[in-house]
Amino acid sequence: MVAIPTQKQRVTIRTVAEDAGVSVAAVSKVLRDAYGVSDALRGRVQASIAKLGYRPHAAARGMRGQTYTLGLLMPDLHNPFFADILEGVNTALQRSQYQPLLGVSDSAAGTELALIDAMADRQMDGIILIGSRLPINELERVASRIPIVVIAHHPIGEPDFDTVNNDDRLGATLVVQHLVAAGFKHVAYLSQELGAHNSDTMVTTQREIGYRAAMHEAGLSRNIQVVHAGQTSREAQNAARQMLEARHPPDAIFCWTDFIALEVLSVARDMGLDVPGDLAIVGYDNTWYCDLAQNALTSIDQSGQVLGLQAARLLIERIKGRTQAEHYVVTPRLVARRSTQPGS
Amino acid sequence: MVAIPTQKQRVTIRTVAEDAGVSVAAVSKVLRDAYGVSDALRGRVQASIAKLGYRPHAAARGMRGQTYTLGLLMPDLHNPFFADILEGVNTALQRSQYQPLLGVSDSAAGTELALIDAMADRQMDGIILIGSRLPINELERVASRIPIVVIAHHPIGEPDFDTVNNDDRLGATLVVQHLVAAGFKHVAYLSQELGAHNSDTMVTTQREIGYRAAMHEAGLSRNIQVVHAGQTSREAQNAARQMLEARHPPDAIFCWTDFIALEVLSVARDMGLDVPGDLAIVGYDNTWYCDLAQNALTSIDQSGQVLGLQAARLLIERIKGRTQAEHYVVTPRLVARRSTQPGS
DNA sequence: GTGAAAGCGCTAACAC
DNA sequence: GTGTTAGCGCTTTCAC
Repeated sequence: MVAIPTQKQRVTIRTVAEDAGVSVAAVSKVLRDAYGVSDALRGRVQASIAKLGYRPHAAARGMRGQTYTLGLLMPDLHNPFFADILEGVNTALQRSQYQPLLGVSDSAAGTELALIDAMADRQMDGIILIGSRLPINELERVASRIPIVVIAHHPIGEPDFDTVNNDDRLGATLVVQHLVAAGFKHVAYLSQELGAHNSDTMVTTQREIGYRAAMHEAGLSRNIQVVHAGQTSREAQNAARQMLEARHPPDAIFCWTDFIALEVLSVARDMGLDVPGDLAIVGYDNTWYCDLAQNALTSIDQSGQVLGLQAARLLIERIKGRTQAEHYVVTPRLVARRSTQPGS
Repeated sequence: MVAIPTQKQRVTIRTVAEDAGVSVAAVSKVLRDAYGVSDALRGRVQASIAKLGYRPHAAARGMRGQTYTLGLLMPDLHNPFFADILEGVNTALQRSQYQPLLGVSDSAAGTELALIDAMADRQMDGIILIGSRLPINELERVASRIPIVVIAHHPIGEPDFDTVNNDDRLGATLVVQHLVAAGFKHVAYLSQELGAHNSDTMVTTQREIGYRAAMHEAGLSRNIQVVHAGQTSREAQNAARQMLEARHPPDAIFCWTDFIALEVLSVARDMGLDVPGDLAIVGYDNTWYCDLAQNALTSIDQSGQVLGLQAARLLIERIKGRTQAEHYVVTPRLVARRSTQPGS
């Protein structure tokens, strides 16, 4: 056979080993910062790696050890709150070998499971689940296969995985207290449509608990009104319209997330209502558009960046071997804007 | 050695082969719909796969053939336009074996290259690049390593990769024509800050070309004003404020993307300007919040879903072997709302 | 139409 | 401290 001028050969761990005059095992150890390599050897290997532009082949790594890839599962891409979380994750992973890769489930439990499987098939070292719709036993099952950290899903009992949350009950309490202090009495809570698996693990349920307790505390138990609506524009707007056209409409609506609040604001505009004169509106997540003058939406800041950062930190700890579950909780804070402040 | 009750063994292609009473090669062929398997054998294998709940190990596949994973690279997660594109991609991949995995570059060319490398290391079969900041020669280099399709990056010359775009010049033309017809004469264009690699490949540049031509066409050459601003809230608002506080402010601002338009709207509100009485505002992408009553933003719909769908289709064709470049172009359409219609 | 077997690039025992 | 080597689960010739 004549030697055909072969197209550039892939640089493998073997190429590096030859170039540095060491064994493949030595190179592998350097790559993983494993125990038992001299500084001299490490130096030579690193020089060769740089010289040859070697990059580890993730699939090959995945066959034996880690892929240094973390899955990040989001419910959707329309809510900018998830962008904040991603920023936090990126910050945490900055100077590590880990690379996050995103999947989007479209808020469907079926798709979510399929994506988890897909990520497990692809040998992700761990997964961060954001706002999961899965029931707790399903999550336990997943956790037994692959390390997971769950954001925005409250631990009930002692689940076998880490969780990262803001204190949703407190968040809701802050909202009610703020509204009551501003003189509003008929505060309604516009929550998410309940799936088959409604439970206390859901952030919206926690917020409802906080809302009810705070209303009670304020002596407004009789004014408690909770409405559940879907995520689409139409569903949210219909729900808002129905509430506002009722015989005794609320004078304030607390929405479980900002973009629902924007839909409510839109309906209020359409109906010729003055915000906050006729109706106060509060959101949750304090996403960027709350600040726009046309929205000026009071909202609860739960610091998505911190949530993401902590989740990434916990996940890596898990991957490195921790088995004891940890539960991190952020304290939310209310950011007041014109939508609840008649004066401004 | 005593047989320890071993923990559940992974179901591999070998397990399936044994169960079905065939060879591993046969199973592999069934998995990939490869040529040369009888229907009977295929049936038996598929039954065993279902029975055992076998799932192919992506890393192992990646070592020899495909991983059936497509990378989707986005500039950021704040602009909901990218969510539309993802929906289109998902639709196209619905009933295929391919799974999309997302990366977010934060609009930085450096991060973008790093992510492309990361995806290549992870043996993605191909990558869809959305709104890439990379110069064309860099893209060519990437394309020679791995199949790519580029969304929102115009082909100049005959690049060696597929592109999917809307007709940005036409989109800008539609905007100017619409505004002129409504009586606006001082139409300014608020564009993106130019990076080091400004070029005709960028969608904002194409829109600028269309804008200039249309203004000229309308006999308004003297009123042409182009401003470049960064993506942050502060930068966008500062730029808008400067434009509007000038001696001869524009009576209409065409923004290169919706969320910049929302910032301009916010500034207008703050300054006490009436929209559209004192100032008309137009965005691009027709994202969901254009419809909200508080925004009512006229925008250009470039149909992100179609862009995503076509990109996925083209990428799979590429992966399957096509080498001739294709360039798909969507015709944009203007969606008029209150922000440009004094009457309504 | 079907199966045996080589080998993809890496990690981790284990030997030296 | 360093090197040798056996596989990980799959795809893909190449015999049969």
